[in-house]
Formats: sequence, structure tokens, C-alpha cells
Amino acid sequence: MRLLPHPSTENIQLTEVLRALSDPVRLEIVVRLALRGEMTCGVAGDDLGVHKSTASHHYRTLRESGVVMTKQEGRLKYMSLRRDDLDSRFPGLLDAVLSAAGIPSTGVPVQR
Amino acid sequence: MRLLPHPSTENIQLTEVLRALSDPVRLEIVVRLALRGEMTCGVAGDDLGVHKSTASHHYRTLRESGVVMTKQEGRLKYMSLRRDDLDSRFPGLLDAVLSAAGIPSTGVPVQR
DNA sequence: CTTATAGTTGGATTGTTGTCAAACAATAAG
DNA sequence: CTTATTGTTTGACAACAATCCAACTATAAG
Repeated sequence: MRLLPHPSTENIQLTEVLRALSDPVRLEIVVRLALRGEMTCGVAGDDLGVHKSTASHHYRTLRESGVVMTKQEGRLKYMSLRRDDLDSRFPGLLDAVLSAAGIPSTGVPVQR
Repeated sequence: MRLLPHPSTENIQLTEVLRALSDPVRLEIVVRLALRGEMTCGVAGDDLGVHKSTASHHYRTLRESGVVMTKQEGRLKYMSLRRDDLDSRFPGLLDAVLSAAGIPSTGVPVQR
């Protein structure tokens, strides 16, 4: 199992995250990851309406911005949302975006 | 007093808002508006390190994406954050972004 | 009317981005 | 070893975006 290069939590930049999320194709990938959890690139990129190489570029943008974590197992690559990292760095941001994108709230701790 | 063309609340698009907020110059303008409330373009764009025409383009991007409202009075143009519109369309999003950008929470109703 | 102020517009430039297609790399399976 | 699968890389291209400068518009003030 190999891990690909990712930014550390403290190096995740707000504007880069917002930019990563501002593309409809990437946002759809993020929504899928939020709904169904970790999945392979193939599944995440299925029926997106773009070429697989285009999708691959989007995976990279999402990884380099710190939005997703990717690990390789065999010939598959598994992507997952970096929920905890994003929540700790930018509390409430991911939930607000997912909710705005039509996803039911995920029961993240309420701030009192 | 004149109003410039703005998207209606229901026509504010999530990806456009995220894109508008993903530029450091525009995010700084938004932060200023959040901290100090309505202000003229001149004040909002002071000391941003970009030419005034560049700032003007950013005002337009912010307005067309639905992030700010602009009204003209005399020879001045006043910009303000469309807080209520953004909150109603994408609850929690603006607060999360502002908080991530280093602004103290603004006492928006806690979700229970 | 002339001048100053506030901001926009258009052109030019430079760099970035989203896309596809084709070639490639790496792993797994026969 | 050969073939199939999964995903990346490279090149090309068109569209877009950020920037500056200069010219412009509109209002206000003298």
C-alpha cells in the first residue's frame, strides 16, 4: 500500500480548497465521496461526462488542495474526503458546502 | 440612488460563490466588508496591491456571483455583503469561510 | 465651464484551466 | 510472457482570468 503526496493539515490553504470546490465536476466527486465514503477513482469518476484523463487531473487538484486523501492498493487508487483535517482546519466549511450541494447534514458536532 | 444588476437570491450558484471567494484579493475585500460593513469601492480596494481597474474587475466578479450588493449614490458606489441572501441560500457557508479567514464568529443563529 | 473625484471599460499581455486524445506505467490475471 | 485493467502523463488547444495602462463616463465642486 502506497500513499501519495498530500499537503499536511496545517498547510491546507483556504483559497485552494475553495478553488478546488468551485468546479462542478470536482464538486460532484466530493459529493459522491461524502455520500458513499472511500471509493476508487474509477467509481468516483464514473458517468461524469468527461474523459478519464480529465477526471484524473481533477483527482490531482483535489488531492493537492488537501480535500481528498488518496492511497494506492494494487492497481486501484482509493480516494476519501479529508473530513477531520478539513474540519479541524476550517470548522464548518465542508459541512456547509456539502449541505449547500444538497447533502443531508452529517451529524458533525454542533458548536456551542 | 441606483442599483446595479445583481443575481436574485435563488439564482446564486454555489460554484460561482466558491470561485469568487477563492481569489485572495476578493477574499480580502469580503473580509473587509464583513469587518466594517458597507463601504465604498475606494475604501474596500485601498492598499490591496492591485491597480484600481483590477480591483474594479473584482468588484464585478463579487457582484455577479451574488456575494456583494452594490448601490450607487452620487459618484460613490457602496458595496455590502449579501449576508442574508447567502445565509438563506447556503446556510453556514459564509460564516465558515469568514471564520476560516480569521474573522471572529458573527453570532449567527446556532443550528440545533 | 472647468476641474477634480470615483469608478468602469477596453486593449494587451501573461498565465492558468478544463478538455480530449494518445501514449504510457503499473499491477493483476490467464 | 501476454493481455486486460486502472489510472497518469504529455501535448495540444481553446477559453478564461488576473493584471496593468490608458482612455473614458459620470457626478460633484469651484
